Amino acid sequence: MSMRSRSVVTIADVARACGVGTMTVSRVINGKKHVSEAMVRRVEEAIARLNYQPNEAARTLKGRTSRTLGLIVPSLSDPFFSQCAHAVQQVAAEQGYMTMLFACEASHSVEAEELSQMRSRNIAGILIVPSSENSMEQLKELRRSGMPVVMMDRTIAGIDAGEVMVENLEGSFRATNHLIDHGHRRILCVGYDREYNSIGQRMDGYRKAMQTAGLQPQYLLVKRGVPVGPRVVAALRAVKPPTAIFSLNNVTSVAVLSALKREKIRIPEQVAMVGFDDFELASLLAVPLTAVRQPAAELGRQATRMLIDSLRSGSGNQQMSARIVLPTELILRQSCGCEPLAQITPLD
Amino acid sequence: MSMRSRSVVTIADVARACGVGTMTVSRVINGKKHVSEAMVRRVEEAIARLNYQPNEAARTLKGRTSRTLGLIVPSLSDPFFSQCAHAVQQVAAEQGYMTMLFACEASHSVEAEELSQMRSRNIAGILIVPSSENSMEQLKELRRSGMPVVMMDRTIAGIDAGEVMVENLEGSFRATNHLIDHGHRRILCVGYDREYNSIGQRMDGYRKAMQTAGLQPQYLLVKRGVPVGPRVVAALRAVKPPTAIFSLNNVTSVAVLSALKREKIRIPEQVAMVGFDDFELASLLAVPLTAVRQPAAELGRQATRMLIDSLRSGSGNQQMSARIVLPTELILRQSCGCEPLAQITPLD
DNA sequence: CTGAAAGCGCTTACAG
DNA sequence: CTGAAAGCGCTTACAG
Repeated sequence: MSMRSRSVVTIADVARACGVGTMTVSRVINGKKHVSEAMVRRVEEAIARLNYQPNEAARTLKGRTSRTLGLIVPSLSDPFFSQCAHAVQQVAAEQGYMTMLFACEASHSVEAEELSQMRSRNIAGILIVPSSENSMEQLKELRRSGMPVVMMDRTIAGIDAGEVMVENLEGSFRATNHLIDHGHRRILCVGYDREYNSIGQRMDGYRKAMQTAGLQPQYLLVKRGVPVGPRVVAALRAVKPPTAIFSLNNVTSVAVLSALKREKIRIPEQVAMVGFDDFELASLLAVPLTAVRQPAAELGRQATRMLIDSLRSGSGNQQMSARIVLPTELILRQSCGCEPLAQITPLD
Repeated sequence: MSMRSRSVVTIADVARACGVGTMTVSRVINGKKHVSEAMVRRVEEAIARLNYQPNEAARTLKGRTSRTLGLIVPSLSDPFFSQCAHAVQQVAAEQGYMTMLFACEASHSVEAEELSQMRSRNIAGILIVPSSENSMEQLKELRRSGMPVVMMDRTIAGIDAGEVMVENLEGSFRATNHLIDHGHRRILCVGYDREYNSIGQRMDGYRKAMQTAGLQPQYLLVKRGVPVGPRVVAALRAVKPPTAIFSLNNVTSVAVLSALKREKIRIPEQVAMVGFDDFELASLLAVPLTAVRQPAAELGRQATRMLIDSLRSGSGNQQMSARIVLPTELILRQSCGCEPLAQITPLD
């Protein structure tokens, strides 16, 4: 690796420059008391002059844990997760923590690899949007060894970790009721998978609303990777077609919207639509989408605070039973059948 | 920090379990030769049984540089950057590197802090979408101390670093020409800032096209943070209003689109539009946006490869003059005035 | 093919 | 208030 001379300045150099022991320099760096004012100034001057930067690896090696948080999200291309990640990073930075961010692509082998990387890098704590039951064992073991963990957006049962969720059931319930209020009786619930409890809760909210109204729930669920668009179109061409669609997440909403556009099926005249998960451009679409807005940034913020709190209280080995559930909000636009000017709420 | 017992298993434990020296275990881990097959098996079995994970901090401390790449982007909420970041992470992971991802929020103080964090964490190399001239000094110093650096999307002069850019000038030239071909003579170039060379190149492409056609360039540039929407609307209400708009990036495009919608100004009838930077929902908008597509993922991929190459060749202390420029593509939709069915190209 | 020793840069008790 | 010594977990020469 050639003769890298990077970060040549060590604590010993600073100590030498001041004619003191390394201990004294260390104390100054770490803001410890028991150092005379004059000495503090002398050392700080030398640190500045030599442009000394403590070597984090060495600190970590002693302290056993670095001031770094690990964050695992399924993907960075989903704006929901990127907003969330963004918030995590901000709060962490404010509190003096760095964030190592990983996208696992919803693959459990990638997720597993990342978790093991985190362990070997002495991460202080983990924030995760869990993607796979398969990583559960690893997460459990991490918890057992005292690593604080907070799950966000969705959770996996049987893991003693902090949880920050969103009111999935309530949001879906309200969204579905809104469609029912518009007079719809055959409402199709469309989504990509039921493997996460967040999605499960959304389905429950939909079902509850339908049953409360004496209506028959109807589902169109496909495996991840299978295009929903064509299936939805087919469903709309059946004998007694649904007159409205409730979509379980933004990826599905976009897919459905694309398919409807391709087939020139008009919204809300031929089929009304409400989606779970709002996004920036929802109000600029051909038909502005009525959607359940989730507080993505707030989710990240709260989760980060929870994790840092448990780090500070040193409760790594204790139970991490904290649980926060954040409210969702139904943003009315036109895809549900509301009047164009009823309420134009751009995201942001 | 209570009695954390994390990662108790060390190389010494494994060595003891096998009745060998730590050196032998180290050799097995690092895939070194000079170890007997039988020994390799014995050690690997012990590693698996004890669930041993090498401590990265200790390795780093010895090797002076960790197998971690630092990535700084202005923001994660801009899909262009998040796609880019995503690609970086994938390529890095394939090559056995982790990525530390930071969003600097286009603030040079944040950027500076992140750069200094990277140094103290023995990052192997840096990938950066530079946000501020102010961090230039720091970047230069990092280079001087042998840290490989690759700038992507935009570059700052005077820094000896690898560069991966996009054909900004060519893309803008083609986009502007397309509007001219539609018969427009008064085309307004709208954007948020000219502080980056990428934006400068786009403006140059626009100007070149205008001048070549014997037309007068017209600019509407506002400082970051100042809303462009109202200004554009005002410009459209002037005496000889522009009949077309060329927007310099996606943030601006969305802002303009919102303003036009709010004012019920029809596209492309009242004003045509082409934007630099394509995005997923561009084809589902009320008026599908004609846009210059940049290869975001490819940008990240190439930059990462360039960085890792220079890491491998140990050329940290040498010149890093590699430079790659990737092509852009004009995606025709309807906002420019093309026929609805001319070419419907959804992103992805 | 295998191992004992030294040291990476820092901090943690322990003395003065 | 200040410092010398030991050690965190690993790898790098150097021997055998």
